[in-house]
Formats: sequence, C-alpha cells, structure tokens
Amino acid sequence: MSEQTQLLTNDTDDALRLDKQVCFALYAASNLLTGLYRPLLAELGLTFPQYLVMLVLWEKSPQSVGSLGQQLYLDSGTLTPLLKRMESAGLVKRQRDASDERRVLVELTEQGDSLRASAHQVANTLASGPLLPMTEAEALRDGARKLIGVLTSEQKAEE
Amino acid sequence: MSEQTQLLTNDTDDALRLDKQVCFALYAASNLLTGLYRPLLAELGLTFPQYLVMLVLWEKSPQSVGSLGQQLYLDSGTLTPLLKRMESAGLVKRQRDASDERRVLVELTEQGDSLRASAHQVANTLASGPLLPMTEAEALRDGARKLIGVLTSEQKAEE
DNA sequence: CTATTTTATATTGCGCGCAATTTAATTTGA
DNA sequence: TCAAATTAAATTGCGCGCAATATAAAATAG
Repeated sequence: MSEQTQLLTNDTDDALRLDKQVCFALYAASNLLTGLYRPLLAELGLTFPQYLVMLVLWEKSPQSVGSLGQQLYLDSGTLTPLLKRMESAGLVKRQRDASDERRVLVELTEQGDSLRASAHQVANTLASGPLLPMTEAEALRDGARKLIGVLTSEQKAEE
Repeated sequence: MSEQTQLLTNDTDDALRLDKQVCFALYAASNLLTGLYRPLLAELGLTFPQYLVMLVLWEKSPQSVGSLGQQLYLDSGTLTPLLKRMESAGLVKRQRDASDERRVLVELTEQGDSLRASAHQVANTLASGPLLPMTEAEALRDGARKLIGVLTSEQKAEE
C-alpha cells in the first residue's frame, strides 16, 4: 500500500506493529473523514460533532443532554459548551425540563429544523461520488460498529 | 444491535440516518478505542497521539517534524506543541537540522527508547484479550486503510 | 547575484473530548 | 421525614487537531 508500512525494523515486536495498524488506521481514517466533511459543513455553519447532534435531533426533538450523549458517546463536558454555541447560532433552544429540573431539554428551532434540507444536500453530495464501493463502506461501518459494541459493553462490565 | 438504531422517524431521508453513516461509526469507534488506550498509556506518561509519535520514532530516529506529520497525517500546528511536551517529559530531543536550518529533527532520548519495552507490554495486554476476532480486526483495518488511501489521494488530486 | 517563490516550522485562535470536580435536583432508605 | 446516596448538567483544566498566519531558510528565476 503506502510507504510507511515499509518503515519497519526487523525486530520481533509484531505486537507494536499490529497495534499501530488497527488503532492508527481508525484514528487517521476518522480524522481524514472529518476533514472531508469540514468544508461542506462549514457552509451550513456546522462543525462535524455539531452535525452529529443535528442528525440526532432531526430524528427526535427535543431530547435531553444525557440522551444526546448516550447516542453519540459524549459527556456533558463536551456537549454543554457545544450546545451553547449551537444555541447562540440559533439552531437549538436549551431549557430545563419542568418535570425534572436536573435535566436540560435541547430542542430544534425552526431555523435548525430547516437546515435539514441543506444537510440532505451535503449527504447526497458525498454519496454521489462514493468514496468506497458500497460493500467496502458497509464492511467498514459494520466493523466499526462491532468495535463500538465491544468497547461499550466492556465499560458496562467494569461497573 | 443497539437501541439507537430504533430512534428513526419513518421519513425517507435515508442519507441522513445516523446509524447508516459510516462517518459516525468511525468517529465513535476511534474515540472509544482511544479511551481504551488512555489509562494504559497514562501509566507510561503518554497520550494516544504521543504514543503514535513514539511508534513512528521507534521504527526510525531521528526524523523531521514534517516526516512525522506525513506518516500520521498531522501538521506542525498539532505536532510542535505535542513534541515540546514530549521533550519536557524527557522522551525526545528537538534540534534544527544543521544541513537545512528550516527542518527540526526529533530524536528519541535514551529514556524514550527504553520506554519501548513498557509499550510492548501495553500492546500485548490489549492483544491478549482480543477485542475483535482477528479476521474482523483485519477487515476493519483494511477498510480504514482503503478509506485513508482514497482521502489522501483526493487531496493530492485537488492540488 | 539578487528578487521572488517555495518550503519547513512555529504561532495564534477556536472547537472539541474527556477527567475531575462542583452544583443542584431527585431518589432512597432508615 | 429527612439525611444519605444517586443522578444530571455545568464548570475547570489540559491536550489535541486544524485553519490561518508569521517567520525564516532554502531554492529558483531572471
């Protein structure tokens, strides 16, 4: 494939190499893919994680901060400031849940809801020139999902 | 699979469905995997991206900042402060290349080199309870690599 | 040989991502 | 009932990750 796979010394530390292969591949692929979305989402005034929040809210709104965090595997330390920025951008409204004052409900504004059409364009633009053949894209997605499943169930087991 | 695949409205915008998005699966898998490494690497005094730099340097040292960046898909805005932290931790030495004063060569210190043994332990610990069956791990790795290849070659084509 | 352009790294600024802690509301239990 | 435990979100602090810019050295052009 690429040159860096040749940068190997002839020692026996296969464990380090293999380790590098899987974890680095995921890390780099994720960063690069985010970079592909960045200019497209910038036109909508969104960052990539903000886009993920919008995807979740377009499916159901309002939702609590915790609910968003569960679906995206993010905590309030990440979401609270992110949602505040989205609120000042006019995309969402944040308000305490009257029936449980600990919760904060995040709701799409009309502007946030209407952005859905533009986002649809972005998704279609990316899909129109598919990066990977469908079968490979599905294999990658399923592999990543399987890893997510393992990593999140291990967390539960530790409790 | 998981519950969030049920959080779908019955609209026809398949393109926007979170659970079909390769980008979210990669994003979440990468974040979660980094989280798995975090406590293990913390014992070595390393963050995950610092660990990646060490993996590259253990293969060859010294290397320029640009060379590290090419292999890890990171720029000087990320690497310069990261390498400074690694230098103050005593893991690497940074010095201008005498034959080309624009370059900075990053070299493992003795301490940095000796950390390799401990890192080997970390990699073996993770490998001993394999997260995914080997074939699935390889499929995930190969899919990610293929995507990396596409995304980096597209960047070249834009120039 | 000098002016221009290119290359390599550093700096600045902003938005995550998460550990650790804090604040406040709800639940639990003696 | 009311103190202790639990839960939800916010806050603080730090390390990325990258765009934009700055600085300086080397390569190139005329």
